[in-house]
Amino acid sequence: MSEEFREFYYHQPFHDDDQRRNAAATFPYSGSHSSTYNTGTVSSFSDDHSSFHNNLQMFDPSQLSFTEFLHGSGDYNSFSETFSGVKEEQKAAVEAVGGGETPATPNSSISSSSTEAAPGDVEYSNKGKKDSQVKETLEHGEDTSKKEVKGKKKGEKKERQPRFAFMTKSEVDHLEDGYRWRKYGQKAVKNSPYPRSYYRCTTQKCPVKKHVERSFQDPSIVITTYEGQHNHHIPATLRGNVAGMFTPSMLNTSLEGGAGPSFPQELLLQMPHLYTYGGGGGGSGGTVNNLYHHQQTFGNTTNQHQLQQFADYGLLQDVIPPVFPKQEP
DNA sequence: CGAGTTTGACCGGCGC
DNA sequence: GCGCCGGTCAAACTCG
Repeated sequence: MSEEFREFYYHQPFHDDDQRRNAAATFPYSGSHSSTYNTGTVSSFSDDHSSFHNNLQMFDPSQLSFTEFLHGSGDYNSFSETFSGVKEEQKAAVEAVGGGETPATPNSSISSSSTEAAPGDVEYSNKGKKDSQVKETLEHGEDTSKKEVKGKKKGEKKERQPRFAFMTKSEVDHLEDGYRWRKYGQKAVKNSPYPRSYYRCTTQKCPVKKHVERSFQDPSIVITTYEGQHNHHIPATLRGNVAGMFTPSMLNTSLEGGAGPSFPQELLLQMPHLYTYGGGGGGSGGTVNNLYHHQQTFGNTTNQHQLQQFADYGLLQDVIPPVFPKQEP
């Protein structure tokens, strides 16, 4: 376990259903990368982060695996840099992102934010469009939707979707999660030799975006940030290639109407999905050992129930107890 | 030929 | 006001 993870925090054992549901959004994540790599776990936070703030505690490397996450619409870049253990002032900046809700205890210096969360309210703008291009579209009377968007956005503050970030140890940058993504940009990341890639869900009208970058402190770690929530199910074509898909419905029996009012569904809809490595047409089973992380991260009875829940759905039937990498003291 | 990627330009927000 | 930076656009390109 590298030094950087000492800055991580995680949930305490659950005390109520909300916490439990949030943890239910925790998901093992397996990508199309080498199965020898362990993928990470994620602890999820609802937008009601005041509650989870109260349940944060100092990361204990002996208990956690290597992945933690942050949820919110705050400055995830700051968070990722902070998580890379870069600068003290940057850490402070991340603390600030949490607003006044951040407990004063030294054990909870990192927090998330969701100050601008507005699920389901997504707009695309043409702010990046060249002036000449905008002019052209105006002259030709086309692209009215974008015009409207632009006009609408004029004077309106752009609203951010809730974000959900997590770190995954993987060789590949873009982890498969069951959805189809189209890359729409790439930018160099400040203080990092690794670029950040921007992806958008290719399903029509789906507002979800994700950003993927690699930790420059530990290049084996990929930081993925989801923004928005899918308004559709996983593409059927992908379902077919994905064995043992870990779907939201497995955690929350009804996507359409069964969700409680207090959230989890929101994040569940954003969840990447566990699957065994299929490798674009014919792979065999693969990494499921991240479930072990799951267990390790939430080593308490409630999460044992979660594991049992997975098992109930047959997700663990192929799980081979992993040889978990010995963590450094 | 359609879908996805690359890449330079551009925009808005923000700090100074 | 200016410069920096994150985020987005879209033409050009690649790939299957």
